[in-house]
Amino acid sequence: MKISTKGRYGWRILLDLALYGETPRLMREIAASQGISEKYISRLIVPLNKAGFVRSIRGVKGGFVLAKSPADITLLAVVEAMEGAVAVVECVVDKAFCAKAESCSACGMWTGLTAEIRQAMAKITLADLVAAERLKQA
Amino acid sequence: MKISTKGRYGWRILLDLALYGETPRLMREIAASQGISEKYISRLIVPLNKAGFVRSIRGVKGGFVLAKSPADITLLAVVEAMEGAVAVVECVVDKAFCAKAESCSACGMWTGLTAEIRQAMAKITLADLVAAERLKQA
DNA sequence: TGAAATCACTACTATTTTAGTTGACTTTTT
DNA sequence: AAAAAGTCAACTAAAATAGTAGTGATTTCA
Repeated sequence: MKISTKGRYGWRILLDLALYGETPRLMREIAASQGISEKYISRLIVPLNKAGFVRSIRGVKGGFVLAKSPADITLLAVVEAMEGAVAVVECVVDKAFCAKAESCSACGMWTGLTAEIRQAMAKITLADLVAAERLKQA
Repeated sequence: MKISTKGRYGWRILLDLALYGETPRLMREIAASQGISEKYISRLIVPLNKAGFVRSIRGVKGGFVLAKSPADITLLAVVEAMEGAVAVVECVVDKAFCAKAESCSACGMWTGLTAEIRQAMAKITLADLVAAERLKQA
């Protein structure tokens, strides 16, 4: 029931970009500011890019910028981009996983719980975290 | 963000006992009915016993019986008995894990989300699952 | 009273997932 | 064309998960 470091790092990378501003931010800078190796950042940022949370700019004055408003980036979307679908059991995602063996009476329960968790995670946006961070610094 | 097989098996073992009735049920029978090896059941049942969900009876006519009413057994309690505390990040459980490095602005968010998930899991009882199972069989 | 039935405990192994590194490659800017 | 920057694939290490094996302890009842 944990969010992996991949998910948490993705979230922190986006926070870093949100706090930084408009100009492209170097991977090297993100790495230094978050205490993660540059190489690892370069791998973590791929799914964030593919999911449309960040935009990469190549070349000498390149780097990364946030591609969406923080208010439109939810924890659910980021975690799912980094780790795959959020679900308490696999069969909620992939019906073939359980449906054939038996008509499982617990399935509805897992589906409902998964929906509640996803909803709670969808309510949390990067803007909330930015606000918390700004408040803390003041 | 998954519940492990240990958690799910624990839940299924309790369902099995709840459906079975009053007389002690053998590990062998639980194992056969749930499709889990007898040896593995014997390990899984230890935390259920320690947490007071089941009571063991040794000797010739022994076995296991449910020690609580299904309505008093929540999914949260069972999963926590099997896997340890439910939390989206470790630092919610063990403050030493993060508190010293930095006054983390995300901490409140993780704590709040964890509380929501735990609450959702605490609402689900074994009685609900028993009802679903009985409905299905009818 | 002792043998059969039954649960209790510890140590070990295999598999899978998570976490992270390395290094070669492509694109863009100046 | 050279320097700066991102892209990608293959590999390794560590940790967590899942499951097995074997021995020990307790209880019942013929």
